[in-house]
Amino acid sequence: MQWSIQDIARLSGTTSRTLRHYDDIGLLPPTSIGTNGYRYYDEAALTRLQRILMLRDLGLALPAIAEVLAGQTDDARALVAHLHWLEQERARVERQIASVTTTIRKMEGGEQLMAEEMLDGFDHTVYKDEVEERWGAEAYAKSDRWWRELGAEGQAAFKAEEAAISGGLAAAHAAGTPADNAEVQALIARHYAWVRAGWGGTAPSAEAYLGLGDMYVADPRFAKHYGGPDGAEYVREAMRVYAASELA
Amino acid sequence: MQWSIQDIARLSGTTSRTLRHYDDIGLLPPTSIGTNGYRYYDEAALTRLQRILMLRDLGLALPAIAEVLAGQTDDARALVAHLHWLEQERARVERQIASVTTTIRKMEGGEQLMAEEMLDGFDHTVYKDEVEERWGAEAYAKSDRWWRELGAEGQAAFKAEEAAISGGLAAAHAAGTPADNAEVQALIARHYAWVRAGWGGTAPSAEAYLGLGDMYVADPRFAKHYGGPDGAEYVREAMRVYAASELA
DNA sequence: CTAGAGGTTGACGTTGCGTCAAGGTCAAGC
DNA sequence: GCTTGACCTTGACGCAACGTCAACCTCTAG
Repeated sequence: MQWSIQDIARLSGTTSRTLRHYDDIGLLPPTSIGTNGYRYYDEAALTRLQRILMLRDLGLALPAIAEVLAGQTDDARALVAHLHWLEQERARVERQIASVTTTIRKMEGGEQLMAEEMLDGFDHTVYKDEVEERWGAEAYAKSDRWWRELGAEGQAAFKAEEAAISGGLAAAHAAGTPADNAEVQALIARHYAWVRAGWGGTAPSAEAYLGLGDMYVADPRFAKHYGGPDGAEYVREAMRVYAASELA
Repeated sequence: MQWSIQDIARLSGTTSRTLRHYDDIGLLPPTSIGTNGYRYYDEAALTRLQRILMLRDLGLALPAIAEVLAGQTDDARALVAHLHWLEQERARVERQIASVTTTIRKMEGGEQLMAEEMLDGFDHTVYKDEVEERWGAEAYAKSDRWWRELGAEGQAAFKAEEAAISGGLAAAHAAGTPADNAEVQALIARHYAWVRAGWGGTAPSAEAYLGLGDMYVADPRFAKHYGGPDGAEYVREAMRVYAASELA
């Protein structure tokens, strides 16, 4: 069985340009090339491509992937090395966050700005009453327990994930990106996963998820967090699209 | 008061290439340009440069810095925006760390490997953390690229050279040869050349080289490699002598 | 036969400079 | 006046991993 470049691009969820690039750098030459110059790939190539994409998604650089595929480097060893690099990256980013935060704090008006734009909306105990009212005291207790067990690092990651999502949504909204845009929906997918994590792993039903969207619009604290009423409505709309297509 | 490009490069701790680049992109045009085409800068330019470098160190992109300096964007607001971006970065890195860790754990032997933390004193990735911590992730990336480009043969030669040097030093230490002995110093000269090669040809300064010696003593992995704490101290002492006489 | 979908090979853009290359300028010593 | 060496200039490539035209050929269905 042979496939054209577009075929495997679709099968593997990448683009033909990427495949051409991989051919150029010798990472994935096509199985055969027609007299017309067309690239054709077989199952073996597809398998190889899938390994490449998996490693790429883990963040490995293409030359490192090439080594692993060539058998020069052991998979596990390459990943452990990569893990070290990632940890260094995290440390670097965290150091920068610390210095930027310090700098902002030292500037007049900076503290104010920071507080307005990001810090509130984040003490999870603020939501205690709403959670209990909507989903019961038991639900809150469970969520609270889960939160404490996360540990400082897990909590930071959880907050950071939310910051990333809402930041991305705010940018999309500002850019006028439609709510059903693929990237926006990818952010919503992350948001859904984030909410589910906050629910202790229980997947929210479409109804519950939509209710959350309504709350974002209705509650000024949430609305503000998503960049005002407009932003919150935008997020709700994106959540609606997601629920309709993914949670039906 | 006017300074040449090299002068302010030194005064501000950057390079003339960077200054030319800032001129090219209009971020920092020189105060005046001589009939010979030379760039000259005054105190105002120096001040502006220092603000640029401060913001750059906080991680802001050059166009963002340009906006701040042009007064188009408020400093605090730009930093808050940058903080958002940094948090997204952290979230991204944390997600990758999570998936890489999971992947390693699912592989046979992976867990083991991770636990061992790569004790083999000769996988060059062992040096990764030290390199990144002391000289930055970029320095490591460069070194890593160089390493891969060496090819299997070059890598073997590199390892062999190190083995020869450390073997020779261990023997000298065991024999009670003083650290300032000529043969020992010849070995250190080879060691220095070896380090420089690992640096992609950049000659380490006396300070950097001495820091490396300290690291050998402080880090048990290195110490072990040089035959325990005593051996590492011996090597450091020999490096000190070398630095004093050759790198002064 | 024609339209439209899909294929090809360039080649530029992205980020912030490092690193040659080829060649002019300037101050100092002979 | 000449040489030397330090310093200056303007290009231009390199890096990571493709996205995005551009210009042009090929295949397939109606």
